[in-house]
Amino acid sequence: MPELPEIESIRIYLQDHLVSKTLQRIEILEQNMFVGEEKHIIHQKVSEILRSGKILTIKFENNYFASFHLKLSGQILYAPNKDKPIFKNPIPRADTNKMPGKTTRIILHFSDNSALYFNDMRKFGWMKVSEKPEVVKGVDVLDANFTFEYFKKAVSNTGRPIKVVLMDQDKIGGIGNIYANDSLYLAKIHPARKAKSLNDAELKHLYREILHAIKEGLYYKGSSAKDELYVLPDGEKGMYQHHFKAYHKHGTACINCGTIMERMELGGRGTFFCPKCQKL
DNA sequence: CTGCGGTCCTGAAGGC
DNA sequence: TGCCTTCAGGACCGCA
Repeated sequence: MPELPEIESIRIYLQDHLVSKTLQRIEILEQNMFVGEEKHIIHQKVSEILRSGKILTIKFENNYFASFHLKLSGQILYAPNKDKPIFKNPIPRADTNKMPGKTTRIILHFSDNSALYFNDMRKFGWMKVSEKPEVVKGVDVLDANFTFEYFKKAVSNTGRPIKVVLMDQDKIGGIGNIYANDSLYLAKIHPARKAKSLNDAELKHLYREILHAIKEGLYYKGSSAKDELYVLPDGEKGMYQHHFKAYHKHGTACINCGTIMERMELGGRGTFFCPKCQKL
């Protein structure tokens, strides 16, 4: 899933490749995925690429913004020359290394003949044009305001399972299923523990491991596992899938103790843990 | 506040 | 071989 490390990897890539380009026109192939008015950003120059949680935003020089949410299956691809938009590898599910592909929903054409393709197999994602960037309510994990004090306050007053709370974007911005499972594994905390039952030492440990997992994900430029569609804007895959600690590890031996990892459901989502290392 | 189920959508996987 | 059903899953919404 595209989570903080995946979106941040895209942001960094676009910050290096898209800034100062002028948007020429927008081609909307899936009307339901687009909100706002094109006219606010047409002929405007890109000034900066922003991110809030899992939301990616292109800022334009006239202070209008185009925000994107990739949800489950979104991809952002960038072809420096759209006359030969050949990516290094076939793009997952787009079944081609040329764009547009059959999952391309919106295309941003730039005046230097480059193009940005917003692909989304499942059509859950969206693009919004507005005078403010879209932001998550919770504090972003990489924000300076994401302190231990904030984390403790945001998390420890609820009886919901800690894993569900970690993924609550109104509390913490950017954590999805992969990094929630891996941080809890690293912190040796069972995902079903009631959040308010965690003591100070456990909360501190978990806080550290969240930063650890997110930063490791970012170091590997995100996760592009078999069933995931995420790739960088040039079509390159992330490598964090080779470093999963718990996510999708059910049925395999725990890398710490050798016990067979298990799967359960929490909040309707697949949850992966070691029954020995992560005691209830 | 909390949880639960439905909704959006499509390809993969499983059953027969 | 091929049709049909089921499932996953981020965010949101209505309901109990």
